Amino acid sequence: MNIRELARRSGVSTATVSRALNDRAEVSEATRAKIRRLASELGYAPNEPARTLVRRRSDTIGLVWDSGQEAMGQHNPFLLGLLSAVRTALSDADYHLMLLTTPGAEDQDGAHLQAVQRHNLEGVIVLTTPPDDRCLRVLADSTVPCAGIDTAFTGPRTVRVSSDNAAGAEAAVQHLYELGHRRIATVTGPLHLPPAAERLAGYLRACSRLGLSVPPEYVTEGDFFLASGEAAGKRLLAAPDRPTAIFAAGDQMAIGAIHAAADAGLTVPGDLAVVGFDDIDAAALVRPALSTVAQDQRGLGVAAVEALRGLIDATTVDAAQAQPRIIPTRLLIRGSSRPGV
Amino acid sequence: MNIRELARRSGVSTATVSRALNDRAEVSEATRAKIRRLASELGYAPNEPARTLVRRRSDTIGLVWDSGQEAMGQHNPFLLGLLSAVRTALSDADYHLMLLTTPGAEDQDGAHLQAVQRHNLEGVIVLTTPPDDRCLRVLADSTVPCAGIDTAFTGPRTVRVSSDNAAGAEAAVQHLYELGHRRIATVTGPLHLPPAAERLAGYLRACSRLGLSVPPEYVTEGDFFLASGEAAGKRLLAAPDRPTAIFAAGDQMAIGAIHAAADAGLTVPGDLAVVGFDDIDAAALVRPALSTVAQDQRGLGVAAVEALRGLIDATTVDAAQAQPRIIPTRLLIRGSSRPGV
DNA sequence: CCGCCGATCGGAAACGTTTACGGCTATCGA
DNA sequence: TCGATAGCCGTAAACGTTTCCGATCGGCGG
Repeated sequence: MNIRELARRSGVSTATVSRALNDRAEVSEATRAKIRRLASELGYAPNEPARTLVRRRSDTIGLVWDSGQEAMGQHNPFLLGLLSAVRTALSDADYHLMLLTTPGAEDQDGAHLQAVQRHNLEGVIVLTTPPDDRCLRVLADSTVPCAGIDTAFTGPRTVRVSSDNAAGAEAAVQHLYELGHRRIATVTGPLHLPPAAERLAGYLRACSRLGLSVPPEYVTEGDFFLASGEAAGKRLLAAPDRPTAIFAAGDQMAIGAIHAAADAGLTVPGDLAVVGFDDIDAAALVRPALSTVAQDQRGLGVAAVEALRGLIDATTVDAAQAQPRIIPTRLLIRGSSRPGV
Repeated sequence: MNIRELARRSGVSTATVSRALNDRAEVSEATRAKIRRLASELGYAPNEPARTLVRRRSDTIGLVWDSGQEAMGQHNPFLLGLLSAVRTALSDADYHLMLLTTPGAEDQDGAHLQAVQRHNLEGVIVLTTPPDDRCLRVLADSTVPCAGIDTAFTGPRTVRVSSDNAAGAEAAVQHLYELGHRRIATVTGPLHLPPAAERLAGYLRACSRLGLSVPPEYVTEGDFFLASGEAAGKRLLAAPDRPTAIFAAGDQMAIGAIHAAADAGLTVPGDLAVVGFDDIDAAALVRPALSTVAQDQRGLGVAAVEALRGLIDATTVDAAQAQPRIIPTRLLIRGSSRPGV
């Protein structure tokens, strides 16, 4: 069942059918209705490849996410949430979604760019991918519109969407301060990653604003994984002026710190309050439940799609679109910081 | 840069270029090499929509996953792992991947089938979607090849890929038996879901094989979430002949049972051993770390792709392909069952 | 020397859609 | 009454590939 067959049965030409189905004005309401009815009766579905071919646009955008961490068996915890958010936001905007696969080492670096050309993709959304991905560099350097969530790469038509990491960290410290804590330490992520650096900056800003002293040993660089948080916690809790609270830049590290406290015979949140970042699934499952700074996955997804549409529609590179979109976070207070919860 | 331009620069016809790039035999090695070189020099990438149009096949398969649980803020824990596995398995088989979006309620039920026709998709992989999805029923009833992972739906060209839930459960009980436990209870998932029913069957089979008695109160139906496991644990541990071990059909419920033990003043695994199912991220983060039956995500993905290819290539519906592919599981022994780990 | 054959290539017709262009009818103002 | 105009529609040319038919050209056996 193609458009010619449908045209024949409707008693009109293919041009009219096309116009009717695409809501063009030059068709009378009567014939439009008849064509519509016949189309759904016959189960006609327009052939997208053919449309793409002649229209030179596919209404499709590509999606890339990190595969580096997967190789280590470690998934970024909220990737799935982002994925869902992006998916629904894109389908709300009437876009189709194609998954791009990061090639193996033997393949060439231009794989993503090639895929964009081959499929006439109109843009790409990149999820939490390390900025040193060479395959991604090629893409970002091209004129393909790109929106990166929780990742930092720059290029001629690129926009970054990210949580307000600094404000989130600041809110966490503020929360601990209001609970009476004055000795607040932090465990950061790898500081070459922008989110980790921003969370540290927020922590430092809050401390300075609140007049808290930050001895150098209160800042430990971790790697976002459990063990680094546990090690940092162990060291911090063994020190003479041990902190009464720890802000960890990732939930896994926060849970590690709680383990360290338990090993040291300390209770949480009584002897040590802990706040994490990200609100991974496990945060609600551990005991005590982990207070944490939750990212607005849906908001991130919607903003990314919106920003990408801006890039696509913009004929000239507007300076206003080049600057990053910052999405607010939300502090979830649970048992690891507030007693009796 | 299209094939005509490339042909002009190579001094051959478009037909020859097409043959060269598609590894057809009727081209001399010399011209093939020249065309190849020129193509990569000029950055030529064939236009997939045009190829799809004329070849009547897109080398693309669709991917559907459940959106029901997401609405509740609950993600299926290993969906992401499956996604990655399917993605790499498909790209290894030189397929492209398109994400299908489950439509909102106002949309029609044929959305998935329509998407398949529109994009010329050659098959669909369905991930952990409830079998009562109407949109999916339409798809399964059509002649579109479908492979469902961890879900059960039947249709004319459908194959199911699933973990060996029964054997996994059996191994868990066996493990507990070997540790000396004789009173082993279980918390199941919703029994109308095949995986939950199969895990219960495996539990029952192991108990009967090992000569363990299963009083009716030892079997509790949960909902895979934390609270149901905690409630079941609380009830079981308050009973006079309380079990010394619990096999939970899901990790969240297993963690809930551990919480119940802690509330009852019991130690894990000393007073109560617990084994879960799925190996979600949190299983390695809680304390004690959760023993669990891990699913082979990569294996599931590879098997699904393989089965789907079989369905696609098969001209006639082969009976051998209709029966489900069962992927073995792996028992991970951690601190919640074995002391001193 | 002739016909045949294999290897290699080109011409041109599809594939299903959109859209520029033009044609027809009816209405309307002058 | 006539030209202009608006509304509606059809014809046909693209879009970039693949592939069916031939065509050409050596080589080779008879």
